[in-house]
Amino acid sequence: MALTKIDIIKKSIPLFKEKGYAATSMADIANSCGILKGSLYHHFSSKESLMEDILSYLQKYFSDKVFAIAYQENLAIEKRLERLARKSEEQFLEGLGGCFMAMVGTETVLIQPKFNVIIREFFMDWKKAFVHLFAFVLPNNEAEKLAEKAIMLIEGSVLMMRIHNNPDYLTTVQEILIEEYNIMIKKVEITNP
Amino acid sequence: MALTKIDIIKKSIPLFKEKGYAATSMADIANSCGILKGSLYHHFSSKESLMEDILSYLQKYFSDKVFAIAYQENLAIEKRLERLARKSEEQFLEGLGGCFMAMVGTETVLIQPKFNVIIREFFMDWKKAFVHLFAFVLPNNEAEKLAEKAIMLIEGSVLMMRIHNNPDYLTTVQEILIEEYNIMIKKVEITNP
Amino acid sequence: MALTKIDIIKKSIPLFKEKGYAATSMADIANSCGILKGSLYHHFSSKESLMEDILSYLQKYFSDKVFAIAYQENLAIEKRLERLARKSEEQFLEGLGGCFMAMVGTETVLIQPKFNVIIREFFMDWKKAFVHLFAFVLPNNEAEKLAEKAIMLIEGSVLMMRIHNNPDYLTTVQEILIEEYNIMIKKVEITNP
Amino acid sequence: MALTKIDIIKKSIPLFKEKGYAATSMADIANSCGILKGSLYHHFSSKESLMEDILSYLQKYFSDKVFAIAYQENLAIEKRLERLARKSEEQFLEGLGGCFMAMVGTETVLIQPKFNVIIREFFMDWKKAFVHLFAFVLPNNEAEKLAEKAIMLIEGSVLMMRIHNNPDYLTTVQEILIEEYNIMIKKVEITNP
DNA sequence: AATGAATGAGAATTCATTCAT
DNA sequence: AATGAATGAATTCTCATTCAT
Repeated sequence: MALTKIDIIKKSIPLFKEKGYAATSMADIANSCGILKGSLYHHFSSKESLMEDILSYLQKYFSDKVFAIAYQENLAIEKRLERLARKSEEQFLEGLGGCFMAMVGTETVLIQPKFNVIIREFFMDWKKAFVHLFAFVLPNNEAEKLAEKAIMLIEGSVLMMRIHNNPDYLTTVQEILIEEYNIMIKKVEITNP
Repeated sequence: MALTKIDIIKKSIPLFKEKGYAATSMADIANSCGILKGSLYHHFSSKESLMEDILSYLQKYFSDKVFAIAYQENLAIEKRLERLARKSEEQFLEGLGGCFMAMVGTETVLIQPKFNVIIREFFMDWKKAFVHLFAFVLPNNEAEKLAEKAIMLIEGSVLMMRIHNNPDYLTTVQEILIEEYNIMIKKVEITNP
Repeated sequence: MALTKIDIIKKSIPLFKEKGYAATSMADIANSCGILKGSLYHHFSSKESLMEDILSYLQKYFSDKVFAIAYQENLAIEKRLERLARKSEEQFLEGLGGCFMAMVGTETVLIQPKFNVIIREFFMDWKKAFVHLFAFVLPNNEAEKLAEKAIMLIEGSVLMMRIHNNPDYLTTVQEILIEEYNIMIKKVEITNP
Repeated sequence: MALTKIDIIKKSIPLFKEKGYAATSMADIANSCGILKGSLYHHFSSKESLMEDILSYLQKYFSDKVFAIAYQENLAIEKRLERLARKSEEQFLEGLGGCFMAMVGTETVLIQPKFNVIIREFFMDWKKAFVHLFAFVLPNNEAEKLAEKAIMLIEGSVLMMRIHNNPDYLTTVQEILIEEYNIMIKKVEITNP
């Protein structure tokens, strides 16, 4: 029954994702949690601190539950990329669709440097995960470049998905990435049998 | 002395680009124009209508001044892509960096359907311009796919640029696109001399 | 072509009658005259002075064109009351219905003493006209009482007409007044043949 | 200490009665309540909704405390009319004088249909109360006509009272009504002893 | 933990009015 | 006479935040 910090964080995410940081009010959040505006301040000292907690929560979630897949040695590497892709897709497709980190990051870079620290960590983790996988089939510097390119492509596709209200942009991009990765793996297997 | 609609539009763009639609106030804009809050309403009936005018202005600007380059028959096609890339880069690098259409679009899809109409037109024009160029070296369906991929990559790079405060993301992506295009052109020239 | 003071006054009357003094803006008036807000100040120094001119115009109109009927010696007295009633009815029925003087008077008594001077003059003229007619058939003090009662009844009926959106309230009251007057005339004729 | 909805409603009534709906600002009201402008919105979602609540409050007040007198079987019918008249007089004399329902109704018929619903209910209740009393001494259709006439006379007298800043208009009209009613009662008693 | 009333600053918008052209 | 740009104050309303209960 008792409403916890995590409950509020989870209820807030779709709201911020819908309208962005500035346009989402504490009243909106309280409303969606079924409590009063003032009661939110029992859990979070400010809107800013609520957002920091949300970002940290999501950063940890992605790090532990999504990007960690890249390092699961019990899984074949091609399986790892696929699962990682599916897991992130889930998050990016939720609601109208959109990447929370990218959205909040874009809106607040200039005003809330604290947010940006966490957001950059998210992107770094993502890149590292991709680099880890791509390094099996490519020299390190090329793996780095491909990782960045993959992230940019996915983020671009998430944007197009949101603006055109069409999830195909994201799913197509992910499939291409997975396919190309599988081709690279096969090539490597042939040359290093 | 006389402040025109266009003057206000031009002064507003960097403000909205900095903080987004919701967080930029009419007072901010008036301030930056050197007039009073209320005087803005002599030119625009509402914040919403100001943003509509800005989006239309930018849409027209890109259509006439940037994407039009793709159709300039006096230019070699490889030159066209390069110039188009440089021209859009200019816009995306201005200020903190960011694509106005993508930012406003992401923030307001759900709330302001009117904005989205113009924003989608912008992306359609961009795609058409790319398709026109890519069709010289690729079959039509592949040209379409590449055009979308290019836009997504560029938008993704603009996002990374904004979040990491580093223009290299964008410039690198653009160079790669140009380079790859030039390679395709050469291949075509060899097979169709 | 040239827009005169009287033109503006005539165009303003229905606007003020619709929404009252405070809620009718100079922009509304300018708009309905086909000119710009600022141009109104060429004709009237302020909204207040415009209203004063309107009230004076109406006061004079009623005095000269409506209440004057009571003194037209070429007309039978019963004809005079009927015509006076019909003429005022015209004004009270216009648009949604309502007595301009009563409406503006009620709304502004406390704030605009200048208005009230003219409005009271209107009611005095009205009363005098009725007294003049009723004095033919009643002793003076009773004529005075009946005049006031008639005005109150008519104003009350105009209010009910406006609130219930039904002109019958006014027309019925007027008919009763005319009828009762005619009965009084006949009685007097019988006793003073 | 705690300021309730009813407190605010009661404090607002004289303000709106003084200047009307449009000219009375939320700041005026907050001021007179000793709170800040914004705090009003904790109790009422808008000026419109505040007015709706005021109108409902008054409608209920008149229905329960004033018009209900007409149905108090423990009172003689002539006493009922007198008390009803005195009770409504109290309200109409308060402040500068004026009938809240008539004033707000006149000013807002065209703009706020919601208000009008409640205002019409007020007038219907009033009429019913009068009809109930008059039906003791008159056939039903005549009782109806007299009820409407009484209301129009009273409203007209309240208007004259306001404009001439003289309560005699109202008190005189009420006395005449009461007197005429008493005469009717006596006539009926004589014929039906 | 939660309420509900209040704060104070600031949001968008309106309005009567002014004035150079 | 009219325009159109601007003013400055006021208006309705929102918001993050506080705090006694």
